Amino acid sequence: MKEKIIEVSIDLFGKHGFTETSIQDIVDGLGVTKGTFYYYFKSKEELLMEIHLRYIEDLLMSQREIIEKTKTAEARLFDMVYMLMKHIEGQGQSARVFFREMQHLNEEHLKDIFKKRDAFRLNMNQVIADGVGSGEFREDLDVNIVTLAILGAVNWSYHWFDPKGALDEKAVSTIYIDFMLNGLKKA
Amino acid sequence: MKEKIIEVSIDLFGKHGFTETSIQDIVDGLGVTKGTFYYYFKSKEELLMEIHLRYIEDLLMSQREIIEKTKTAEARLFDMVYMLMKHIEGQGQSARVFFREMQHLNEEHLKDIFKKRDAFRLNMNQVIADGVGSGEFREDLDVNIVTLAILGAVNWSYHWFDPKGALDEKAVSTIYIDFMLNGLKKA
Amino acid sequence: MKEKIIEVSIDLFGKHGFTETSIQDIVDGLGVTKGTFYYYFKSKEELLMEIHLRYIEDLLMSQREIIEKTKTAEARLFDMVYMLMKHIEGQGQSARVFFREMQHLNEEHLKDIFKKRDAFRLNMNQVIADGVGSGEFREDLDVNIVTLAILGAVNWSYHWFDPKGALDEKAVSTIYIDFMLNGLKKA
Amino acid sequence: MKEKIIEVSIDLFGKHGFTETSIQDIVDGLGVTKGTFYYYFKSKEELLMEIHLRYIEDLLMSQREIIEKTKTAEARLFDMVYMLMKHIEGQGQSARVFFREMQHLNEEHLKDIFKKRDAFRLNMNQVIADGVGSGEFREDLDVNIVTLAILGAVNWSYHWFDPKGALDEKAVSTIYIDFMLNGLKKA
DNA sequence: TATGAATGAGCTTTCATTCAT
DNA sequence: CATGAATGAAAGCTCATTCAT
Repeated sequence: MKEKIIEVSIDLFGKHGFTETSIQDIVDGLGVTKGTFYYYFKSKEELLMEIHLRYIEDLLMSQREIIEKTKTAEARLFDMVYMLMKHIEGQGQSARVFFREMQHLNEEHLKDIFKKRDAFRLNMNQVIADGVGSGEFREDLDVNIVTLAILGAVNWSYHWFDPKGALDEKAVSTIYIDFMLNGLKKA
Repeated sequence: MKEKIIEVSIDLFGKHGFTETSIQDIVDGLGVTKGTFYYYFKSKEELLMEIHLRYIEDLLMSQREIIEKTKTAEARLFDMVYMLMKHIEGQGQSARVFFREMQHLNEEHLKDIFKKRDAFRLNMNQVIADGVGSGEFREDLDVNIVTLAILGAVNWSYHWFDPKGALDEKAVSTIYIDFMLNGLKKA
Repeated sequence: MKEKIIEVSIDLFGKHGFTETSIQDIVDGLGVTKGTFYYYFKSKEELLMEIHLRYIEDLLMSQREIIEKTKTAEARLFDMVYMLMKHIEGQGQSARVFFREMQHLNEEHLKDIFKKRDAFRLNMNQVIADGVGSGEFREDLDVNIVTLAILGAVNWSYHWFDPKGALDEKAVSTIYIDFMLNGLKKA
Repeated sequence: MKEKIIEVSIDLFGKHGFTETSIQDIVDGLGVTKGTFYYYFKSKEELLMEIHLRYIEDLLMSQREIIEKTKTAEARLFDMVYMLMKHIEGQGQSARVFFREMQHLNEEHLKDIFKKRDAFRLNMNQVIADGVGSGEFREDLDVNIVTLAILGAVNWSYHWFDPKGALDEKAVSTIYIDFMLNGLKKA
């Protein structure tokens, strides 16, 4: 039941927004009553936190796996971009909720999510710094800014990426990486 | 008074979110009463639309100016990125509201804003396509995707850019453009 | 201007109801502003009172004229019914407002209107009582109740009478009187 | 609770009018809160509709019973007039609300009520037409107009009928019928 | 586990009215 | 005469939350 509540909520939050979705909407979608909701969650905000936690922890785990499996900075970077796009493709509503509704978490929860989100970014930062160290990547670029640019480009995709569109997440990732590694300019 | 209401609202919407800000909060900040608000705006949503319109139309105008003033694709691209960053630096709360609260517009207004936002993107698209045509840019990259990547990276900045941080908007723009034009990879 | 305000108000009150019509609606219909309204009327209620007064005083005057002009009870009765129907035909919205929105007058005004409305009824009562006295009408019917029945039947017509319908106010009045004088039963 | 809300509302709507009665007034009279009201009714208008439906459906049912029980047109007519008066006597506030506040229903609901109200009228129409057919009633009177006159006279009674007055509903009905069947004129 | 009745605080919005200009 | 900005009180309604059963 808890799983079902989360599932329906992600869908509704993604489609209509956190504030626009009432507890009533959620339980109506499940054929239960509000009491049931409050048996599983202390509050609406707690449910939102659970959704956020699952999303970011899933990302962090996938990131750890990538770092274990691949070795070169380029390979790691590609895998991370691809992994992020796969999340947007396969759990688009979750991504929408994660990126868009974060502001509705309470201060404490927000701090927690920020910490994890920052950890993810710093891991990526490290990958790029390693690439600079190993001679794969240029050393005259600000690593922090570049990391933020890459993450920005990829995360922003939840705004427009359409699983049913002409290009799938693999194709988009490949173009992203090509663009980011080699640049737009003609050699 | 209308200007003052918009000003205060941008600030409050940016800080606490559209839904979290009540009309009461807005008028309290101005020392007037709710009736006054409704003398100037038909609804809260109309106010939000006005904020959105001003932001996107300002961007479109600046974009037109850039296209008139500069000629090479590279120069145009730099100016547009810099211009977007300057907006985020100088009107950070407006950017926050524009990118984050758009969902609270009604269907009709949303369509209008989408049209203008798409126009902005297509103009950028054209700049890059022109660069490809003139031989400045690579022809083996999907122009649409690259445009979206660039816009994603820049727009995302509103999440983290701090006017009081170590790097100002000019410095960030310069790194962005260097990264985007030349790529991360060592030549 | 005052006349124009009253005219427009009767129309709007009749069409949408007193409470549903705002001062704004009234002045919009005239192309002036609210200040103008309050220059001519102390309050919305005062305007309503003026409309009521004009209607009932017009009825009372017409009633007096009938009593002066005609002599037999039957003639007077016919003329009064016909006169009421003519008011409903020619000033339908006024009738609607008078019969339907009376409750929105304040206590004092209501008392005044009640007094005049009662005067009208008592005059009709007297006509019938005179008819009984002169032998024109039956003496075994309660005059008060019969008066109320006649007024009820006629006043109620504002609910359904359509000036563009098959029967005009004269035809309806004639049927009314025939029915009321001679009854429904076959002799 | 729903019943209690309806009961109190009829009383308040009858006494002060639909628009003049706030949800707060209703729930104050019951010692509950506004939330409770909206647990049972989607809107104030829905409550009004429920009141109207109950009234007219009660009338229609009573009318059907009369047609089943009695056979002559005269008996049916008397029973219907008496029944209407009994409703005004016993549920005076309901009658007041039904006849006076109908305009506050929304279009769709209004159409529904109009249909039922018209059905009631047409049934009465039929009774009179039958009386004409059977030779009980005159054939030289417009049946539609006579029906409207009778209904007008009876319905109007809600304006003045006082259960504590000198004449009870039976007495009034008897006078009404005598007047309507035999007319005012001396034979 | 689950229900459903009830709460209470807060929300957006309306509107008659005032008044300086 | 007329305007237009501003008020303030109240309205209908929503909704997260509680709790006895």
